[in-house]
Amino acid sequence: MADPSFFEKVYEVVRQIPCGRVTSYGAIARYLGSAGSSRMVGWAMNSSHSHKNYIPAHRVVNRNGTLTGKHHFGGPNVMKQLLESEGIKVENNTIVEFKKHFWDPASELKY
DNA sequence: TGATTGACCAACT
DNA sequence: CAGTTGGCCAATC
Repeated sequence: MADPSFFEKVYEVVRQIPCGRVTSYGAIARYLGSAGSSRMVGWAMNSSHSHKNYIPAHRVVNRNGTLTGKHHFGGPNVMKQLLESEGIKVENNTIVEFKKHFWDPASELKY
């Protein structure tokens, strides 16, 4: 709104992630303007369960494509199931062909 | 109110 | 190659 914090910006970006796509914390953080805020993205996800809107945090992974934070979804295989449910293959807690499913906000949302 | 942590990333040693 | 440090913002102790 008038003064959206990083926190809210992260929510907006994550919410706009297309189905069957994934992005990384660093990509969002850099899109917001600071790579250092990547930790803030994780913080936002941690509080996402407290947020009023639903945040597809399962589409957000680290820069390796590893399902970091899967433990926060309520189960170790919940995140994997969600991603597979969208057509994304996950193996060994890592997204298969992460590059193909990678959705960069700095390239898609940058206007 | 100050210090620490947090689902990370990149660079340096 | 692996471990450490710096960085960013917000929330918790």
